[in-house]
Amino acid sequence: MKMSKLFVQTLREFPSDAEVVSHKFLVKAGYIRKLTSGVYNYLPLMWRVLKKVENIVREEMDNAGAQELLMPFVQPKELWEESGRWEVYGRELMRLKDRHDREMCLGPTHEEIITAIARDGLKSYKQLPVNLYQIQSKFRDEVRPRFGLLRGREFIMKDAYSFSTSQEDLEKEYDNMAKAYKKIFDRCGLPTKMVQSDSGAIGGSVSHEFMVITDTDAGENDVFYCDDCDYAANSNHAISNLPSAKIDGAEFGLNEYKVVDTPNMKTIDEVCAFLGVDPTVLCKSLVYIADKEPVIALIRGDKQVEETKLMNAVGAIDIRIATPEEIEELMIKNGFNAKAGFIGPMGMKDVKIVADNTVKELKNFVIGANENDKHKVGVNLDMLPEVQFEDIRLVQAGELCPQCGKPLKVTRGIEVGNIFQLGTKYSQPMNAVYMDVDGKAKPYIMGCYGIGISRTAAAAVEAHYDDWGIKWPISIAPYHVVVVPVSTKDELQMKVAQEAYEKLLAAGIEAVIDDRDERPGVKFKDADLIGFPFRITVGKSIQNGNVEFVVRETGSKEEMAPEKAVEYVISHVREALKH
RNA sequence: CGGGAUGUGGCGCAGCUUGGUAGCGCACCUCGCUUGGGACGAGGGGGUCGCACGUUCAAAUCGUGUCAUCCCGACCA
Repeated sequence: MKMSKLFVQTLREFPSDAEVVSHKFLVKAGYIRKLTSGVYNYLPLMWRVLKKVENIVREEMDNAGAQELLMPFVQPKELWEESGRWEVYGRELMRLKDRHDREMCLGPTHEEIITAIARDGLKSYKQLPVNLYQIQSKFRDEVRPRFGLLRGREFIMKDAYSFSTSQEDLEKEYDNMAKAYKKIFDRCGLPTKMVQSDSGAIGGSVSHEFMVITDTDAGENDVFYCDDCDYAANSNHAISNLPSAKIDGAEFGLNEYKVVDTPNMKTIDEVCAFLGVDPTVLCKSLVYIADKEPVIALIRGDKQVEETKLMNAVGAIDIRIATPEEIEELMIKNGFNAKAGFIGPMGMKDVKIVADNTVKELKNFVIGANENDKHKVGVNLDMLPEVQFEDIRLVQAGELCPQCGKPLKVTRGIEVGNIFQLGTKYSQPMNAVYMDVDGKAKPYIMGCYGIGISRTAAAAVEAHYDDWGIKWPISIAPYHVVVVPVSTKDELQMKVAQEAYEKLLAAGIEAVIDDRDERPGVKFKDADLIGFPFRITVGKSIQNGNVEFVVRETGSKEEMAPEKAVEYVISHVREALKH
């Protein structure tokens, strides 16, 4: 490809609306252009990258025994009503009507469609197991699209769905997919962690996410992991053992139940300082609104509530912290009249109470008195109304690994893929069944497996860049090498550059020759920004028979004969593309 | 959906307070000069100032409304 003809417009400055590095560089280097919020044009360079990611995914999925198909982007309401998700999916589902006023939606995911396909085509246990996948644009009307390609509304996704006759077979396929995913991300040059996670709106029981760990703040998930064993989990699912702590109020002299004055002490810190106790003997009461119903969450004073866990504990699909007004309203409903900061569980009858397991251990603890400027001390569990014990605690770094007991660490991660064991969540309500050996109709045991293609490409930028631009891994770079004649007016330079370029092409290397009549600085800046893994510069030293061979990743520069530079590129690229 | 901000050629911005008919840098076109890290000079093209209504002799500028975009919080590949 001639640089003069390549459809790319590099910018001198970052776009003003970009925050994270992948967004900034992909726009500045001319890979993408925003069309509207969360929707991007993939320009030729980007499309080459995306096709490479797709092809890696396709090869590994095919190797793993899955079969590719393509489902429609527009889907009818009826199927979504069968699964029950038309009602629960929410505003993220982009709904529209056709000319006959029939309701449709843009596909945010394809469980409904694939399940309908399966029940038409997979009638017998003899046909199972099967894994079907597609690579396609998805649309989710995100409340807040951001971070460029990392959280678009329209994005490219690989989604796979497996159909099995037993949990054992499902688990086998689940492991098979986990292995394929590892290979895929390795081939894309992305170090990932496979972490346990909540299964969220898609549903099901077991699920894992593949996280790219980067030092940029583009990661939207906290991942807790252990250096000493393989434990790793999303914060919405992580568990830990706690180091020992003072959890008996008697250690602070609170061995007797009484109501004490705590004037204006509303926060945990204020109360602890005033009473002279550690927060570990407090029992915090937090009020949440779960699907419009108030819920009181109890947790030890030094710990935080993990909202996803709480949401799952009460079986809600939406949860938020209550406002002070809502809290006071709840107290009035239960016969109390106090400010929000003094709410406590004692005497609460007309509300659901979920207590974290940390509360189970507490003795002679402190709670709000449901009375202004007062707390109760020396409280024990038998004095509280009936509560539901659950793990609703947000893990903190330094707590102990549930597998090996070593301290856990935390890091940010970008979720590029996930795998779910769905079970019969879709096959059951949609009556998607096969005939088993015993002649009985049974619902498929399903799994689903997603990879964000466009997100993976953006995550690669987050993981590989420097001040000057992108440093693509060779496997997904739009081109492998750029040949730069310093002066296009110099006949010798042009001749050598042209020859090198043609040899590279002949060897199957994806090469660009920068034939623009620009000053060298411009060409070098563009080369670094766009992120060609290799550069061959043909300049003055060609008079001594040398060109410069530059490796983008390391920045190393070396003078050598043109033939040798060409050989280097060919061998490096071939080596990198082996798998 | 709550909170904050911004809309002026392709990109980045100034002008708005104090209304007078739009400007700068980059990019683009032409010519000259230059060629190892975003040169320089001369000339040129491109914007009904997000949109609508209003105030006014006159609106990018003032008022009202509306739309869009971005940032901070709850969802997700």
